[in-house]
Amino acid sequence: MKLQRRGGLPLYRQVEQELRRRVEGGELAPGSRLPTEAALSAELGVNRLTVRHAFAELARAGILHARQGVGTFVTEAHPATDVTIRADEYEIRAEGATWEHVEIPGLREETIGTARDGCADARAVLGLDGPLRRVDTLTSHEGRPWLVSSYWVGEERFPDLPAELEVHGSPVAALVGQHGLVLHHVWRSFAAAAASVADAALLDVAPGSPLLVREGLNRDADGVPTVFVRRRCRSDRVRFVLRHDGG
Amino acid sequence: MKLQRRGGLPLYRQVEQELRRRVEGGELAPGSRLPTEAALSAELGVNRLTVRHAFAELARAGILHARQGVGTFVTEAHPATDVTIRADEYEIRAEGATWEHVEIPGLREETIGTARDGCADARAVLGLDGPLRRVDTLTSHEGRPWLVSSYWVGEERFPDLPAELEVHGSPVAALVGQHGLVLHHVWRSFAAAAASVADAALLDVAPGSPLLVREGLNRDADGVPTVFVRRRCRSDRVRFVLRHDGG
DNA sequence: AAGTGGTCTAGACCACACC
DNA sequence: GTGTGGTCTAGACCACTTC
Repeated sequence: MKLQRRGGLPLYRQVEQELRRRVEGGELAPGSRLPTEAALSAELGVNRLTVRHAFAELARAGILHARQGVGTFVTEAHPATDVTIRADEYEIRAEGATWEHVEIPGLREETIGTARDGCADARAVLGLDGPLRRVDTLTSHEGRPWLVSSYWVGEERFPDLPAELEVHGSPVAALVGQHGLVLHHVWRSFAAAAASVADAALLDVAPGSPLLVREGLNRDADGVPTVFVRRRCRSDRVRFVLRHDGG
Repeated sequence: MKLQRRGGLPLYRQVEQELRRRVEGGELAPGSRLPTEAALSAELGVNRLTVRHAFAELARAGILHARQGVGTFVTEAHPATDVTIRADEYEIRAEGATWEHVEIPGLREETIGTARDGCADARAVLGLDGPLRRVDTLTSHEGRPWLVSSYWVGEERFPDLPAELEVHGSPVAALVGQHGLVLHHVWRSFAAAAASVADAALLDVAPGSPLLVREGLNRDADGVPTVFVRRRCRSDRVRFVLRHDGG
């Protein structure tokens, strides 16, 4: 088959459509390897860069994923796990397999770094002038990365947090376990953003892939803003659901 | 300045960093036009395609936007409008400037098309075997596109919906106004996805840009699933906030 | 060593906006 | 017409995985 630019549709869009057709039609099964870029380039009669352009679009759409030195594969579409959220106020727990009040066996959050950091957004919502500490974590389910989180807390209030992370693993566990804090949600927000290079590497997606961004502010029992968190989530693996059926 | 590939960082990443630096440092002001691709290519000593690669990444990140025949501009970052949502059940209203119970003057939803459509997701959540009707709308605020929505309803239950859209403008307004329906939320979900070519054109973003996807199922007063909606939202213009402070 | 995807170049032509 | 971004090509070399 030779593609050519007839009307308005660019060649790389035609390649994209052709590949979507093959995937949806079952010609390319989930998990299978696609023809190499050079092979498709020859087959379709277009330049290899044109094929790559189409591949990149499909990778961002979550349909393909490339592995350097190995090949390009059709992504196997496992349905995302629903995480149910509730608006009625409740205490935040830090038990291992529980998240947003859902029991999810195999879920694990690990600290991947911490630093003094003066993010303006965090400073504003926490209402703090002093130094802030940021803790970054990676949450995975059965070894598959689900989301990365950044937590900000006032450093003057929790000066020993870095050491406590060694014991408790995650920052919320440290705050709850070490300091006996009772945390509540003040608000949670939902947005979307392109994956940074760093987040993309942690989450095993292409840089620029769409991520769900879930921010939140937590207060302690006295109503003092205590933790600001920004999560970047792989939307193909975890989905947030707000239920209204009283469940 | 001549960029060259020293260590591991690809040239287009270096160009990206350099431009981020100029934007964050105020050297390139919001709304201003960047140097042309050819000019930057010459200045940095790299190929024009390498500059384009960097531009594309920054466009997806929402930092730049290109206008064919005109130039590439630094995006002016207006803070997104917060749309507060509540989990406690309530009636869905279809008044002009109200959305998710927030009064937003200048907000307008217009129908852009309708078709018979058998989306499997919609059929599953609505629990219908018969034909479905899809209605697509564009919601804008003061002329700026905020989000596109697709609504699915059972065609057998609402056979005259296309004609009613002419009168009421939007599908929810038609269902509430013409049929006197009382709609309630069953659930709402949040995810992220890359913009399709069609959505990108409607929302005036680059194809592949990250969008917030807000799905929802609505029931009537008898508890019968009635409307399934999938919204694709520009996250730089509208943000969903779940408040827990009793507001 | 061989084969894959990742990066980069030079050059060309096209589509579009503006003058 | 001029200048901008959008598309496409041919060719080269690099980085990585696998054999």
